[in-house]
Amino acid sequence: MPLTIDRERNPARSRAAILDAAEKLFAEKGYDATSLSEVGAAAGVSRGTPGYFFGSKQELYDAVLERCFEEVRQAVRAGRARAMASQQPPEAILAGAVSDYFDFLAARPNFIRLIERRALREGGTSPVGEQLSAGQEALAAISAELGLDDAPSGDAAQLLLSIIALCWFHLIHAQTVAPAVGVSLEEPADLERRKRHVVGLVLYGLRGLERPAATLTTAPAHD
Amino acid sequence: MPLTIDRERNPARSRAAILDAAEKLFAEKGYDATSLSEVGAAAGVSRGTPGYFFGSKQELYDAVLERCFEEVRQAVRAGRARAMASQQPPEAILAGAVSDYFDFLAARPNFIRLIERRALREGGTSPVGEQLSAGQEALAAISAELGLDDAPSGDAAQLLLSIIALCWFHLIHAQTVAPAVGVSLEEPADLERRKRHVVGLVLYGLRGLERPAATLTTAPAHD
DNA sequence: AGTAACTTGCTGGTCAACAAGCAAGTGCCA
DNA sequence: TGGCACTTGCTTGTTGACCAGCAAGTTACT
Repeated sequence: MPLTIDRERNPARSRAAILDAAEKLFAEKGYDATSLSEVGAAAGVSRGTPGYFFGSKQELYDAVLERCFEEVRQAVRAGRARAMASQQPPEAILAGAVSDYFDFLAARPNFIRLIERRALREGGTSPVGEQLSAGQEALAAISAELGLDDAPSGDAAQLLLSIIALCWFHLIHAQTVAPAVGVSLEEPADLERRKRHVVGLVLYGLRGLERPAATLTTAPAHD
Repeated sequence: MPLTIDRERNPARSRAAILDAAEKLFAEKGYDATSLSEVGAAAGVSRGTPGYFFGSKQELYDAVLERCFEEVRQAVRAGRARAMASQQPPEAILAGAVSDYFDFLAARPNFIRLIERRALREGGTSPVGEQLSAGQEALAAISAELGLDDAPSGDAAQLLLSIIALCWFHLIHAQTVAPAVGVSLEEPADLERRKRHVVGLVLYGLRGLERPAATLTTAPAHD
């Protein structure tokens, strides 16, 4: 193993460093505002190295996204296995899953911002492969565990989308919408409080889905 | 009135046209990817006119945002007045308000994308004045109408944030997350179905808030 | 009324800055 | 010697800011 200090040639290391730096910069500043020079500098390589390894800026971006989605799919798979192995009642499993997902997203600001930016960059792009399989796995898990309708746009899918929305939105808008409506998210205790609210909302919503004959006095909107 | 066709000088008209074009382009493509030349072309004026009226690109962007927030505040005010005038029970009022807000956002793709992009552009920016007053008005309305705790980060604020999240998220991720979890939002009927789900979820959640002693078997997360 | 002085709305040329991509290097190791 | 892992120089294109200029009013003054 001939290596002097740290400045040896190590393509795998360089590649990973570039990927890490690009993920951070793309997430924080967006695609257009990030230059390959910046990525190189943040990765500790020269201006041209990102291009050398990934061909073009667009391909680097794609590689960053792919790696992110793969991580999510792994997490969904692990969470599902754990939920199926546990012997708790469905409600408790759902509560645990929502709580875990809430924490999972909160711990990955880069990921959220990347996906969010991607959704904004021309909404006409369909979900990428990894994203789709992660979603399908989560849908299968939730419908099987809770005995809900797993048809397209059915109860399980709607509930899953709501869970994602509730665990997601406040992370993007923590500095804007949340304080505007009087929700603070600065301290860990604030986040915990938000989490309890979200879990509670989902559980009560689930009860509503299980008893669909309940009297919901949905007044027709005036339009 | 010496004017031949339509090419007369009209600063108010030019200003508004530039603002309209900039709103559309900033919402669709983002700040960086939009050039002042494009804005000028879309507004039917020359390349230099946006800069002439607004000084700099950043100031044009600020002006666009300010106009948007003002519109929202007007809408919140009107909705609140209508809700207070109606003589329906609180649950029906809430259902109507959520339904209206759902439709309000769905009808304003520019607005949503602008706010979303703003939240991503350096999360360190606090809510702008108009945004804050709109949020405070909505909070006051919801806590008064439903008799909920209106303290900072209290029940009313949490519920309001959840309502916004639920009415908002699917519009940003209609092409990505939603199809990945099996929710279609292509047809108006799909949107209607989503709306019913959201309204139902909020109403059941409200019942949970009103009976806080309910047995919520929130299993502690395994971490 | 007429005209000269001035302001305002708007245009298009120019320029410095910077980015992406390519190609020609440079040094290291097998 | 050859190929791999980079770096550096350069080209080309784009963008925002600035500026000079012009034409359509508008005001002031005779």
